[in-house]
Amino acid sequence: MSNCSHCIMKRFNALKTLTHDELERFSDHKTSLIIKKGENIMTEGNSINGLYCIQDGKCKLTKLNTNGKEQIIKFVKGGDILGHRSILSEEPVGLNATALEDMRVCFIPKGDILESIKDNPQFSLNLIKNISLQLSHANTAISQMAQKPVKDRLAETLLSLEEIFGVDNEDCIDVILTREEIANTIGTATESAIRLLSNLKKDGVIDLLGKKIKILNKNTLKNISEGY
Amino acid sequence: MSNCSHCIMKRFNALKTLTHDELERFSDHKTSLIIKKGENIMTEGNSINGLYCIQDGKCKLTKLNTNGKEQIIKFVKGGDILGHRSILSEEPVGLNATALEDMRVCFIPKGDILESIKDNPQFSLNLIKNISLQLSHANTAISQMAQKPVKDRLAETLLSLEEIFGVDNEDCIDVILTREEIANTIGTATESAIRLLSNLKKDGVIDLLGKKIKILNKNTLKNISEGY
DNA sequence: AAAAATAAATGATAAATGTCATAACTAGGA
DNA sequence: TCCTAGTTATGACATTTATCATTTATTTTT
Repeated sequence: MSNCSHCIMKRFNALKTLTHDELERFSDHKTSLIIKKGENIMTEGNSINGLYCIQDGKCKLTKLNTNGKEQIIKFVKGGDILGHRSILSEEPVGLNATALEDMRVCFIPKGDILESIKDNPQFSLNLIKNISLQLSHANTAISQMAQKPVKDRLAETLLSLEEIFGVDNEDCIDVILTREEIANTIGTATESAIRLLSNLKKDGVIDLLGKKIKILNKNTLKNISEGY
Repeated sequence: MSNCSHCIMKRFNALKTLTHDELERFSDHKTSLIIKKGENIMTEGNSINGLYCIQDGKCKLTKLNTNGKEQIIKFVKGGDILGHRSILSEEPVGLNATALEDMRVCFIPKGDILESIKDNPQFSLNLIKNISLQLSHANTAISQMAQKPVKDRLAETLLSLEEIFGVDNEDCIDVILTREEIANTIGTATESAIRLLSNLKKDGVIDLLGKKIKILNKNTLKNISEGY
């Protein structure tokens, strides 16, 4: 099995301040998992007894509303960690993490994490910063959901998806989402999302190649996202 | 000047795990402030070099959108603390905190807070839990803003305002908000908020006594908030 | 107390968005 | 390969929500 102290992921995520010894301890206790597309890594309301470190693959973090609709709160990819909020706050998981494609994930037991939190204040601070940043993003999202029309939110979301996932060798945003998932991200009906995507294509701002989306004019998209 | 170790606030908020000595240190360095209605305790984008402990009074936390609209993210009252997210994440303040009435506030310098974070892991954990809880609420808010109609959000907000501020001796929600502020909380136009409040009154679900709002039928309101 | 400014209320209308129906397309399994 | 189920696309229409105009009420200032 691979060794945490050699894992390139440790350079990218909140684990980067861990010492060699700490990483060795993680290695000894970690388990590697394959999560198939559509499966859940974590499920809303469940307890969790460790932290997930995403090696490879993409997933969506969602919340089921009282009206039965799914809201996508955040996208997560290789290098990100999951479950630390729940461990630190000692509360059940707040969101579903569902794989958008097959994923490789490491699970590190809670005990080892808490040990490092106690020993390594810098690690602890990194986790706090991570959660604080998420809170800051969430507040921005509340404001945008509440105040901006659907078209603006779609533009914003497309830019943000390219920011998060980058582009493939054909300059398309490097993630495959259904139209329904896009709608559940911006908070609108699937048909509305489809219609607005078609309009953006007609206006030459984006191109649609099946499920792949290519941004043709980033500036225009940015203007739309700000209401112009 | 009052002494932190005798302050009843210490029993309610995230400071409750501080030792007598720590509270004495806070006392020595703290400053007490009076914030008049309409003034800001903190301002979006500014740096902050301490933590505010609300003694008395209410304030709103807001965010200015790119389209110039104000979004109310959260309400804060006596016993709550402000500014800890910014201190911990070493980032500028993310929200404006504006007094809804005259307030009494204590300011505790950053140095003393960081000292306690280093010495007192339980205090540190309490702050993390506080931020985690805020994140959890924020995610719920995103989902509701994105998926629920204005009427449902208004019902939800009224219930939540009563939850936060309680009721006065006439059973009215114990906070004075303008219709515009209510609209900025649920994310709608002022006229829409007014209209929906009038409808709720006509249906006997609430009563409107000037700016004071009295909830007459909590169950109905709860049903509305869930889309029934 | 009167005047001025601000806030609340309401109607009329326009614009945005959701819902339903249906057709065209796509992808995965028999 | 064909077939089926799911997805995407589009039109027609209903509903929700925003905007503008105006009146009434309330608060603040003089």
